[in-house]
Amino acid sequence: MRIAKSINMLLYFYMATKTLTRQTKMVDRRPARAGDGAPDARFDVANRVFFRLYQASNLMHRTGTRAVSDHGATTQQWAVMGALARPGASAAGLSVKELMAFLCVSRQSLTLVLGRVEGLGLVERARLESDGRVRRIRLTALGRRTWRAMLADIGAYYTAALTDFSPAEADTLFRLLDRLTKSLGQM
Amino acid sequence: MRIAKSINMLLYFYMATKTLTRQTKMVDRRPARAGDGAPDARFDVANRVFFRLYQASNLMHRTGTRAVSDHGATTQQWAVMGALARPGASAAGLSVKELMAFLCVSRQSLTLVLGRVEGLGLVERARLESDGRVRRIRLTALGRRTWRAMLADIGAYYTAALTDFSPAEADTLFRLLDRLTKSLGQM
DNA sequence: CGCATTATGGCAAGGTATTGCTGTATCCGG
DNA sequence: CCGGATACAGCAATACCTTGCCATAATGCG
Repeated sequence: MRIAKSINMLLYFYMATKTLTRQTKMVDRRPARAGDGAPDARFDVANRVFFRLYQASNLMHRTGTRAVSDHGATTQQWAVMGALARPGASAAGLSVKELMAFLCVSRQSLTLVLGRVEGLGLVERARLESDGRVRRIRLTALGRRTWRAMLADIGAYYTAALTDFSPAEADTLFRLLDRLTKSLGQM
Repeated sequence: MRIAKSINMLLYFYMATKTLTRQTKMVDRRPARAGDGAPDARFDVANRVFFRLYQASNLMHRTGTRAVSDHGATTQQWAVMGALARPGASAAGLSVKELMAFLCVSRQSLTLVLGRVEGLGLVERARLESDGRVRRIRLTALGRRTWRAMLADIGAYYTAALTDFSPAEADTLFRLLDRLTKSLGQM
């Protein structure tokens, strides 16, 4: 059964990848058998979803970092600063653990990014008085100013990236990505 | 005008990030004003789209690499091997330039991954006879066997990740991500 | 034919993702 | 009170993302 499944999968991957070859050229084309519910078609579509996620993420970091490069920031620093700029976070700050959960990154990855933005004077890390293990991360005054200055470039980037999307489409994309994030977060 | 736009944006970012704070807890909640077409609501939704893209990508790499870890592979190696296993690519191989375009990664990033999988004996790199600058990248026999063995784990991963998605939803997600990838690829 | 320009791929440097492990702080039960 | 278990954050190692730059190969024009 497992062997038959693998062979079956391989056969349909053959057909899927043939379609993917065409997708490489960014030709707008419907998948051959969308919505028929057969397990093999599901593999096919899933493969495309995850491959596009990979591609889109690579391009987001490349283009997004360019968009905020005048501020000397990267997309990851943008995400950290955005999280800290929220009104619920700006006064009390956030712990490393809270930021990790919010950004879906590992502690060590976050520690590196925080080290960088702290070095740039954009955030401060202070030991919490009530618990000596915890670090409270907050934007500095420079960080807040930098963040505000970044918002115009961020807005321009969003406009350019989603120029062909209707509001309903952008909302659908958000909602589907939200559900995917939840699902992956539980695996 | 630009200043007014920035202040306007900041005000609505305030409201958006308040919603994002709730989203952190993965509570399923509709955006407050989806679809009304106002520029500030667009910033709001765009912000969520890109943040979810960031989160989903982080989790995909984390969970996906675990899914293929028995084969000693990472998600990026999976993507490279998948590209090379396609029938259009398997005999003649692909050049570095073709792989770069397909995966939406930089040459240097790809060179690193290729170096790794070549070291594992999964791919071979040969100079093309007709053009001495070009490298032809192909799966080895071991690479092909490893790829086939990986497909069962890949299928199981897809099933787990998209278990709550209908075929139509998965297809919609693919199509929207496809359009986003195209858009970002042109920026 | 020769030279300037363009194309291809890889080294170098820097930033960010993961897991494994460790030191310090806190909590809870005996 | 004390010790074992748990929580928090950061160092170490590895893998992958970017841009800048360079050596070699190929092309096109005068």
